[in-house]
Amino acid sequence: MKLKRSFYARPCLEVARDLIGKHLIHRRGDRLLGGRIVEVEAYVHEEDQACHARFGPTPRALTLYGEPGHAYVFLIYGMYDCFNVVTEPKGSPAAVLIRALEPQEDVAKLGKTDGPGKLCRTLGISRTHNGLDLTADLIWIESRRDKSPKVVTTPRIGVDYAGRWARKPWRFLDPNSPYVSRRK
DNA sequence: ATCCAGATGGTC
DNA sequence: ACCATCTGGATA
Repeated sequence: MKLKRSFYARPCLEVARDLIGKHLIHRRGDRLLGGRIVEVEAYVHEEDQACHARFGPTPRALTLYGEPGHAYVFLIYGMYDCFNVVTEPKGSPAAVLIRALEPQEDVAKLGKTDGPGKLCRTLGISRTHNGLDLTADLIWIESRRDKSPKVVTTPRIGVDYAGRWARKPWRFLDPNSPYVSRRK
């Protein structure tokens, strides 16, 4: 069942935890590419010194200030895209980065999905999808009748520059999944 | 197994 | 001058 706008409109940390075990789907032509979400990170408000909204509503960060349930996709290190879902009501900049998927069906044949850059590459998600409404029919997240996964938290990856914000336990993952990205 | 340099370009 | 990454090569 496709997640509705009300799911995304809640506090970012709640949405992040609840996204573990959901399924991200991208309709590519006549195929559905996707997988089970096993790792995410929350980026929460302007005061979070790791969040792209820390400089206010700059051109890049504008999507974060928009309606919940839309995609925020940005370029990192000049060669990879990262896919996020915008959370919380309009005007409250917060988003959840999707970091790893357990690939579904034959998606694994297309590439790896154990990292934010890799999963975008494999699913065919790019900056052209920035601002896309995730309650529509191109890219969406759905819940299935799975047993609810165990969820643990750790600090976020690659944000050591953010001082005390780097130590917030805002990375959520399913510790039983072999598809979480490595690193500590 | 860990360490690390290099690729590559948008953003502030 | 960074940077929410990844790969491949060197080392052990």
